[in-house]
Amino acid sequence: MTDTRTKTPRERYRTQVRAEIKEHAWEQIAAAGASALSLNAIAKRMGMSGPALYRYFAGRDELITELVRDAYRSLADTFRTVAGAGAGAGGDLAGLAHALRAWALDDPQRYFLVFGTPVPGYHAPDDVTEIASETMAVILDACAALPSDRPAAPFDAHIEGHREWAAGHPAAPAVLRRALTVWTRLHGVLSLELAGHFTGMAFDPARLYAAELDDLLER
Amino acid sequence: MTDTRTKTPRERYRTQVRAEIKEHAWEQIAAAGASALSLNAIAKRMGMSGPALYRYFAGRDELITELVRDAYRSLADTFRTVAGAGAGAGGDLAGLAHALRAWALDDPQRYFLVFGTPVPGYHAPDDVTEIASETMAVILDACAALPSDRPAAPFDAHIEGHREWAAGHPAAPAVLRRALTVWTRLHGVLSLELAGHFTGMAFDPARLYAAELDDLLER
DNA sequence: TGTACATCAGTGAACGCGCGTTCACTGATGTAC
DNA sequence: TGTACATCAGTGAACGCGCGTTCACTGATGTAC
Repeated sequence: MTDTRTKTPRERYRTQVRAEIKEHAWEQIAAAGASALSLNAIAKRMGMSGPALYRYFAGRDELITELVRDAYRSLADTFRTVAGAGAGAGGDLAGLAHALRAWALDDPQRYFLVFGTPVPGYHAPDDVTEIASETMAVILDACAALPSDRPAAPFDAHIEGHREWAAGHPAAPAVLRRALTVWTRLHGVLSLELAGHFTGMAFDPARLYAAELDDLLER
Repeated sequence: MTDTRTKTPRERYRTQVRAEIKEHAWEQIAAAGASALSLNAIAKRMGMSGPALYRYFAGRDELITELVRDAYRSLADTFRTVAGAGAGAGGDLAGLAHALRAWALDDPQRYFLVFGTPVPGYHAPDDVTEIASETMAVILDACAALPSDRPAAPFDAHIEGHREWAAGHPAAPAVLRRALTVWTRLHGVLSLELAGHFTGMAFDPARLYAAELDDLLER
């Protein structure tokens, strides 16, 4: 990493082409899913020959890793922006939930890349778990700000003993539980909606999502 | 369909080989996911040449269709068996929930084939929605048997106007809502667990699942 | 029971395809004196 | 400012692979008289 602080034109060009490759990769993923990602196909669409991409990525795996990282990063940034706006109390959690849904609908395949069926031969790099815990921290904050008149559940005792994932967040067990259920319940509705499991049923998924959010806010 | 009622030896052999092909297909899916399913690879494992499989399936798509159908069928059968045992009231729903989890853990890729990220180029046949609504009917029955002291939600009015998916089941809106949340909440926990999103966190997913079930039973 | 015929499972060769990846090379862009 | 050199983006050919699928064919199994 010989960093000369000021970017040379070549460096500028490199990062630009890298970004363009990733854009085409996202388009391809949006069209046919992550398992259909092909370096040659991307190169063809960019009007380049296949091997040219190896100047920018060591191989297919590194490209996917980069995309996964970007997806997590994007969600974490979205969350931090919403949390930074600071509506306070229930407003925060509601804002996060709506931001999550908007983020998911904006690019369903990106959502699936992060939260969906694992990509067959691929294993995520370590640092994404760090970014993931960033998003969890934001949810924890929002949950901690809510009035906690929930009745204690048997699960509270268990989660109290396994709170390492909260990364030192000083939250009561009931808050940890609420944060987890926020995650699983919103994901439950979202993933089924994005996978098309509600298409046969005529109701509006947004309203079911809102109903689940209400339930999470009220108790 | 010239049906001679009694099975000829050839018919017997055909159905047996078909079943064996499907078994190998499931093994392959369990190992690398549905998008990696390959007819040639199956043939090789069976000690046959690739084209031989075309005696039994018109092509890759027909095989996948058959597997999807079998998966739905299997879940519907599991549900009906549990419901048939008839524990009554909350016991039914609890039994269904545990059966669902066992069914999912038994073969995660089968669960993903049904409820996970849609297989890229593939579109499910029509009759699976029928089988899917069979499983929903069982859930609806179990929910209808529960005491319904839940407060009305805004969503109830909406779902009342879109109850076609319940296939004529005479359930109150609150029951329809409960059935939907049973589905989405259990799926929320299960899919994240199967995708490995809890592995970093030390808590026991089974307990979170149980906690969600308790919440669904209590109100 | 025995023979002639029809059915059908399975083979091997072949087609065209796209994939990831390597390699030696060309030509343009930037750098040093 | 001008020239010699180094850097590096991109090409085209090639490798080996596995895929789905077709086709003409062989050989075994079942059927009809």
